[in-house]
Amino acid sequence: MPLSISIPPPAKTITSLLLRFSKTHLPILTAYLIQAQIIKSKSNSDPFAYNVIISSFLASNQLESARKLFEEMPERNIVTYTTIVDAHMKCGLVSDALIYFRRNPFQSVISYTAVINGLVRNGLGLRALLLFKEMLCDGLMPNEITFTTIIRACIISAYDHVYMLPMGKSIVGLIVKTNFEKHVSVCNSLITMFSKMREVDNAKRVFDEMIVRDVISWTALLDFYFEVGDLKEARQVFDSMPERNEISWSTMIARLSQNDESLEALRFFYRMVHDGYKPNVSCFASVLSASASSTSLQFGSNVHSLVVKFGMENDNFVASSLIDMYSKCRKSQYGRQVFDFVLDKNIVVWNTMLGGYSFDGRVEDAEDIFEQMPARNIVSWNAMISGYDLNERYGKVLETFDAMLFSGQVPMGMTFSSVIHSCANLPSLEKGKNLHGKILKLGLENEVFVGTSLLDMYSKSGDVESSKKIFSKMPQKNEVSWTAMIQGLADSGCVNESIELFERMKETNIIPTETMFLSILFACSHCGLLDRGLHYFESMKKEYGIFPNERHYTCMVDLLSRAGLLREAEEFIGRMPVEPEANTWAALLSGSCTFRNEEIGERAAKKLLFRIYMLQLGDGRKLQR
DNA sequence: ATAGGGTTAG
Repeated sequence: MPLSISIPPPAKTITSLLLRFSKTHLPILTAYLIQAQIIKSKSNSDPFAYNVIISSFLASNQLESARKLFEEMPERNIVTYTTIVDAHMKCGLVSDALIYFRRNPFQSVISYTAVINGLVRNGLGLRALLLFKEMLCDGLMPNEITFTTIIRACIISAYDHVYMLPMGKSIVGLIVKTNFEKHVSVCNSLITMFSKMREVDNAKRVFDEMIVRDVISWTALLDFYFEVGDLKEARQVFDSMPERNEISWSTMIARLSQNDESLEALRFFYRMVHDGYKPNVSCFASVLSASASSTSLQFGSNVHSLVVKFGMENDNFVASSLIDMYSKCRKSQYGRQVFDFVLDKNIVVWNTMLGGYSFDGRVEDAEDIFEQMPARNIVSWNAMISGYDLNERYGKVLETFDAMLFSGQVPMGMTFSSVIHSCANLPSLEKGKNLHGKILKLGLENEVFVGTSLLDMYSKSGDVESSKKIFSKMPQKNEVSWTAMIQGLADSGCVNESIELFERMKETNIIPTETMFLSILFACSHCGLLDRGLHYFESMKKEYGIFPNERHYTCMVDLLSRAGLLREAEEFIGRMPVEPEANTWAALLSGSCTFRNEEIGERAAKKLLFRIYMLQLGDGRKLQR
């Protein structure tokens, strides 16, 4: 619809025209500009028409034009201020938004709600709560929208501040006092809040007491059951929901994928497509992540063809999920095809390809990507460094780390853990100590991965005392930290301490792993703790359901042989459900020598030689291929 | 009459 203006129309007509245009979503920015000129030339000071133009500018992402008009307009009203505050918040320009907010002489529930919501969206829950308090002090009554917003503020603050939980409670009190507990959207938000706070009874009670429920209430309940880990109930909710939307499906798929129910996630994804829904970007990301963790190339490439069918292969988010999936399936070359196809690659896509090549063992390709990428951030450097570390190129790790420092990029804890790991394997204690100093300077010593790699490095270079010091100072320890310390002690000959530490660990909520049992059995065999070793070996299966592998069996053979129980050791090998490794026979042979049992020794030696011969044959075949 | 703020997933 062309706009011809020969005679300037009256302001009222302009306004209605503008509104009609903005409703039909026509690209009429120029028209708006002409209108703006007309209004100005007529020296119209009514803010209304200006507000409409500002909104139109914002709808087409013209923040600068909106700002200019805001400053130029002769009069501003409360709507003008709220519009401009909200726009800045949506662009992440928090401090600008706050300046406009403070300039606003006429505050209302809406203007406060807008700024509070903006703060929440930008992750500033605490500041949002402070402004909410200010609003109450100004004597303004919150409404249902304010409450949904402020509940979100409590939720996002609860992640960092434990004391936010009572704040949530007092807001619930205010909601009840002001009779807003009957609003559907307020209840929906409350369900989410209680779910994140693990207040199972309250979350359920809010849902049960609702008189009217919408699809959001049901989706919130669905997510609540996933949040508390009740997958069965979650599925029941999904099946009995009176209505579902795209987000209900997304929730189901994302949550199943997170809970390692990859196949179920894929099933729901196909059901969703079959029911006629168009999966959005995050749906594809979840389902591809499920394909990646089940390393099912079949599923992954089926999803890929749906990506193509829905025309989403050019989306950066989807593309990086695809690249990641192919790399996890050890088909980074297919990931590369996806990569090459993306027209406007963002840094995440580049980093995913880099990490994908590293994971797939293609260091040279990773290097090429690293060289070619238009910009590097901390993730890129970390990916390259950990890629070298993963592929045992320890020298390159140190080289790249220096280049990183030279480029001015500040390393993170993650970076150090790769570099320290390389120092431990080179081994380069001098360099490692140097890095330890840097870590202390940057205040990164309290991170789990940093502490673990440091203690591992010290014990590997023979300084187990330093390892022990670091371990005892670590504020948080995970399974890997315990494994490293137990192993470090065992390998350094501090066998009893290693076993003691293992027992201490069992009192915490950490569950012993295969690797830990290996260290413990190794410790027992080297210390001649026959009964203990047998006890641990039995408890592996009985108490923890871990099936011993050939290396565990070797430790047991070693344990028996060192105790002189050669016949038992040989019988033990005969009962092994897995193929004995060369070391298994070597352990028996060594025991036979110690206790001068020629008969068993000869049999062990024959088996050992045969194993070695087979190994060489295997290697030979590998080399020919 | 027409312009401003919100809830469920990642």
